Amino acid sequence: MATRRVSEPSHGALTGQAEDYLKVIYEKAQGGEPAATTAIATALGVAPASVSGMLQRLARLGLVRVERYRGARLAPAGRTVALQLIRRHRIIESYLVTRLGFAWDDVHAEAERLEHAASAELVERMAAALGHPTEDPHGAPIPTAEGKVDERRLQSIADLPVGATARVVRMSDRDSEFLRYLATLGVRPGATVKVAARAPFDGPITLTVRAKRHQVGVAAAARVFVEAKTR
Amino acid sequence: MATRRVSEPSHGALTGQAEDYLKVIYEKAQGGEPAATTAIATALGVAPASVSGMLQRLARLGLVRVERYRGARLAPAGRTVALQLIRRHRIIESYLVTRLGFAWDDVHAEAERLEHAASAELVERMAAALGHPTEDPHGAPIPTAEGKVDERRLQSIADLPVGATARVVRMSDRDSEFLRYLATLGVRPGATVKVAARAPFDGPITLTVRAKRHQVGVAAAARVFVEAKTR
DNA sequence: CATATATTTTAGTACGTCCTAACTTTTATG
DNA sequence: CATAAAAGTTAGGACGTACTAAAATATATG
Ligand SMILES: [Mn+2]
Ligand SMILES: [Mn+2]
Ligand SMILES: [Mn+2]
Ligand SMILES: [Mn+2]
Repeated sequence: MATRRVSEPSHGALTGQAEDYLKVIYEKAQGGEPAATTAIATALGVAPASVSGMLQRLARLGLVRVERYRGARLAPAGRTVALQLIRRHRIIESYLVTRLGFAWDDVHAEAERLEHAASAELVERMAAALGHPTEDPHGAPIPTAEGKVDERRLQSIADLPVGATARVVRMSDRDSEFLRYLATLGVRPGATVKVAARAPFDGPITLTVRAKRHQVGVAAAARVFVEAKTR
Repeated sequence: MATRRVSEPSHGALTGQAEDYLKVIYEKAQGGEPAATTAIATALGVAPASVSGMLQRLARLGLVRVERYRGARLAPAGRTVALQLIRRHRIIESYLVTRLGFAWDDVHAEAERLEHAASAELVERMAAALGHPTEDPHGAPIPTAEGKVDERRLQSIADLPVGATARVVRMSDRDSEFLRYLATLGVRPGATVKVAARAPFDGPITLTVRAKRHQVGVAAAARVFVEAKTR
C-alpha cells in the first residue's frame, strides 16, 4: 500500500480550482439566470477562454449544466460541492476572527486558500469550538453540514428609497479595503442605517449611521445588504 | 487591478508539491549523503522518474544542487523554504492537538495539506496562541521563524544496547497506526524506556515501559528516537 | 574485474490549468 | 432589420506534475 499522495485534494476528487469555479457559479447563478462566462472569469481573475474550458470539464463531471453561449448552472452534485465549500470558507473565517484575532477585513484571502485544504473533521471541530455559528463575520449565512442555507435575496442599500431605515445584514467580503472603509462608517452587520438623501443620476447616497451622516457612492451601497426595518 | 488568483501558492512562487519535495530532501539529506532519488520517490509516493524531473526544476530554481546519478542536496535558498515549511507543519500540528482536540496520531495528514495554505501570519498567530512551542506533539523540534532548529542526530531504540535506559524524545509521525500502537505501549515523548533484552539476528526487542514489558520489532524500534539517560 | 542487478535518467505521453489570437454567436443600436 | 459591439468558444500552445518504458550509469557479486 503506497503512501497516499499529499497533493491529492482533501475533498472528493476535485481540485481546489474546480471547487472555486463551482462556488462562483453558485454565487452568480442565484436568481434564475445562469452564470455568465465573463462574470465567472472576472470573479476568478482568469480569461474567459479558461472558463469555457473549465465549464466543459465540470459538465463532463456532471457538476454543472452548460447552455452554450448562455452560461452555466450548477447540477445537484455541483451544488452540494459548492455549499460544502462555502460552509468551510465561512466557518474558517469565523474561527480566524473569533479565535485567532484576525481582522475581519483580512480573513477572506486566508479562507480562500484554507477552504480547499481543511478536512471536514477540522471544519466541524472549528464549528463546534465556536458553538456552531450560523453567520460568518461579514453576516453571510453558514450552510449546514447537510447543505441547507438561507438563500433569501436581500436588498442592498442602493435599492432603498430615501427615508428608509434598514438593518445591515451582510456585505461583500472580497475587498479588505472596502471593509475597512465600511468600518470607518460604522457599517457592520447589525448596524442601523437610514437613507437621508440621494443625489440624482446615481449620485452619492447620504447615509445616517449612528447619528453621523456620510456620503457613499452607489457602487459601495450596492455591496451592502440590508433588511428594511418594519419599525 | 485584477483579483489575485486564489490558486497561487501562499508562500513565494513555489507550488505545494515543490515545497514537499524540498522538505523530503531536507529530511533525507541530513548527514552528509545527498538524498537519493528513490528515497525521495518513496517518501512522496511518486515514481522515481518524477523525482528526476522535479529535481531538475528545483535545480534550475536554485533550490537544490543535484549530482547526477548520486542524489540531491538543498541549496541555501531551498533549505530556507524547507525549514519554513517544517515550522508551519509542526506549529499546525501542535495547534490542532492543543486547541482543537485532534488526536496526536491523526494530525499529520491534515498538517501535510494545511502547511501549504496557511500564511505566515496565521502560523505566527497559532504559535503565539500556544506560547511559542518548541516541539510538536511527536517531539520534533519546531524551527524558529528565522530558520534555526535543533539538528542533533538522535539514537533510536534499535541502537540501544541491552540494559540501556533512555528518555523518548520523538518518533516518526507519518503513520497513525504506528502512533496508536506506540500509545498502547506508553511510548510517547518524555517516557522512559529500558531495553531489557534483544533476541539475536535482529529479533524482537524487549522493552520495559512504566514497569510493563513489551516485545517490539526492530523496524518499530528504529522509528522511536531517544536520549540515553546518564543517570 | 566482468557481468548481473539496482538505481537513475531520458523519452514520450497525459492531464489540469492557464494564456492569446482568431472565429462564432448573441445583443444592442441606428 | 442590418450591422457593429459584446460575449463566448475554439485552436494552439505553455507549464507543472505525473506516468510507463527504455536507456544509461552505478553497485554488488562471482
Ligand atoms: Mn470570505
Ligand atoms: Mn478558494
Ligand atoms: Mn507531521
Ligand atoms: Mn505537505
